[in-house]
Amino acid sequence: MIEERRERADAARNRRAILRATEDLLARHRPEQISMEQVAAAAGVGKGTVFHRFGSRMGLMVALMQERAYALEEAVASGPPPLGPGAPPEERLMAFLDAIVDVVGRNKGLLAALGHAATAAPRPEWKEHDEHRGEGDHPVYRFWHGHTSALIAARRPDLDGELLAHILLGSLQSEPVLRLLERGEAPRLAASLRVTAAGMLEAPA
Amino acid sequence: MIEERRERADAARNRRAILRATEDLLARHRPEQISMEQVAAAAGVGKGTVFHRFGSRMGLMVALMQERAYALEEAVASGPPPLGPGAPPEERLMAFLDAIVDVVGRNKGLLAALGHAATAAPRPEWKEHDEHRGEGDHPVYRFWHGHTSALIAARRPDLDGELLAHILLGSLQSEPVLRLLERGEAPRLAASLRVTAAGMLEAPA
DNA sequence: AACGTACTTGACCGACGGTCCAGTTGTCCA
DNA sequence: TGGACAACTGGACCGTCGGTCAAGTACGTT
Repeated sequence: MIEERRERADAARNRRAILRATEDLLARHRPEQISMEQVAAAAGVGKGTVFHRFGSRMGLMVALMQERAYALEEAVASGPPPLGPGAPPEERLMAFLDAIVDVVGRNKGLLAALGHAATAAPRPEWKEHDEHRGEGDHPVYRFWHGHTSALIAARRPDLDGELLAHILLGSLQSEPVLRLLERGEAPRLAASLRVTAAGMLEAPA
Repeated sequence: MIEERRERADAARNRRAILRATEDLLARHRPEQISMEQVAAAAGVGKGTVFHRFGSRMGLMVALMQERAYALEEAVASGPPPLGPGAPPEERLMAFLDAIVDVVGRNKGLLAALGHAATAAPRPEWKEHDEHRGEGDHPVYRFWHGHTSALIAARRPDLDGELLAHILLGSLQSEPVLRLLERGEAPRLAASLRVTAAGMLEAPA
């Protein structure tokens, strides 16, 4: 029924070029001063192409983030323990937090860009086409949150796992923490996150 | 020595009008679609006046936030326990977190606006005049973080109080949590924050 | 009343995110 | 091989926004 037409070769090439260029710029400049025109220029394509492929600034950032987080998603779903299935929940949670800190640490710029891309609604007559309303809505965050809250609930079904997961993950979006990461303090962050998570799981109510 | 010239009457009146207008708009619209021109119009002044008084969008938001958080600052510094001095650290921390959730809950829009105002560097030839580089830098956050981390350190000097405080407070800046607050779930958030904080303080390492 | 200065104003500027459509190019089928 | 169609492309263009500035206004002081 649903004809999934293959992507044209030039389109695929351009998409990769755009993604690469964005990566590059993100690595070299502050995210809020990277314009879509710059991205297009760096990728060697027209601005229209960028928007045709990714819809908006937010779309581009989300696509990039998704690419970056793919390996982790795989490892969690079907890799070896303790990240993958098989280990007890608390060990999986600790391993997962470590892994997330790693991903975030290697992509702080992108994370910041994600958060900064909430500039929507260019046309006032829009209604609900929000699509990407905020940094907490993209698929990557969804997966991270789902997994985290499931692991918490597995150990402590009496607690509000959903909210605790938001608290745990929310810290990774905060400016001061991002700045720490930029200074190479990832291990310090991972340690404190472990302490926090352990406190959640072990507290005897 | 330092002649503190009093603010002119019309200037003071205008500043209050601008602050009030911003409050108003913030209560009625999504923060990212409030422009400085709108603020000026709603306050009944010219756009130039707004910038003359507050320097930038960020400056305006910070000023407003400072006003809102002033009462809490007072209560902590010299109010009655458990918020003020006198109670044991863990009780003070719990009370403080409750109070912050309350303030944030009544100012979610402002918080979001704070986070969204990171659009800086209009002049490329700037160097370090950043002034307000991010949401984590304004005096209100500084105070919140300082107090929180001091209370943590008082109870658990062996832990990384600074970072744990960032984790605790960072959750209040995350989109999903802000959205929860918007749905009136402040008590739920307060409860989970208490659980998290308790876990930090009581974990026997 | 007169004066200096702080304050006010809105036209103006450069930049940005996003749109549009005329022109191009890959792909598929005969 | 060729032709036709849809998908893709580029960049001029649009509306808006944050912020600036120079000229005018009015407060407070003496």
